Amino acid sequence: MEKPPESEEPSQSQDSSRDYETWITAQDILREKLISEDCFAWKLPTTGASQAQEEEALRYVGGVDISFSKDDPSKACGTLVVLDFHTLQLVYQDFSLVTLQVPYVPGFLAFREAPVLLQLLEKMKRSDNPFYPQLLMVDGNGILHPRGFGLACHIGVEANLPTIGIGKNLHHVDGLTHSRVRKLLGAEETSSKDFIDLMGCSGRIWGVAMRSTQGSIKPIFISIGHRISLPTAIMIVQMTCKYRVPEPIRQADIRSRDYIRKLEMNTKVN
DNA sequence: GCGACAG
DNA sequence: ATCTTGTCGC
Repeated sequence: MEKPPESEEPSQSQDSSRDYETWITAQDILREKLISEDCFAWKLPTTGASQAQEEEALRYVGGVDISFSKDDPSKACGTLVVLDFHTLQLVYQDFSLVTLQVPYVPGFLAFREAPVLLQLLEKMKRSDNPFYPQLLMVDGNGILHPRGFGLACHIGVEANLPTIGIGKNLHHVDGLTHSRVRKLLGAEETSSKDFIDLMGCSGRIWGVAMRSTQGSIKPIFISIGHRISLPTAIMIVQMTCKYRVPEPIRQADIRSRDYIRKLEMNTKVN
């Protein structure tokens, strides 16, 4: 007697699954270009005491983030900041207001957020800006992702930049759960290490969970994006952490929020 | 079968 | 992501 309500709109789920497969294919193709080792011309200023090298030192570290309007959730502000690696002072910032049509779907964050952020990078590069980042930190995961290709990888490959993924929450992949991480992290509590490998059920290392500040209970999740190794990524994150979240991400986050908040302030007056 | 799931 | 105040502590 009763008909399943699904029979009313069968095309809806069909279309959705087709979109996802298109996205999966795109991720699979881009992933072939992924480089998981150190591949850059610069070197860390603190590495060794070498002076008269031909190589340049790492100086400009970028950070990207997106904030959203509380009024209209589709209105977003993409933000790119660049900090001096040594002083952690801001040397560049730019914002881009957009209306996002693509929804947020776990595992496909890049298709929603990457376009705006890539555009900000492209604008900087086109104008030969001297502060163009040598390394980019991304608010979102790198290979810590269902198909090993999160937002940080996506941006890294498309912009051909070394990138590091910074997650503030754990994306459950390969059996990695909140309780499992808590267990691993707790085991290291007495140890001197402030981070632990995120080893999934398969044995693969997806990144690390790190308590970036002493006394912080909630860890951040670091995974490589592109053209960088995990040990190097960890080192750089540690060197840029004044607070829980590394400074380039934190500045992008703060300034992005600030920008959209002030904008809504003016829009109310008119 | 149900729930979990970066921002 | 966003909705939200105070509050405990260095």
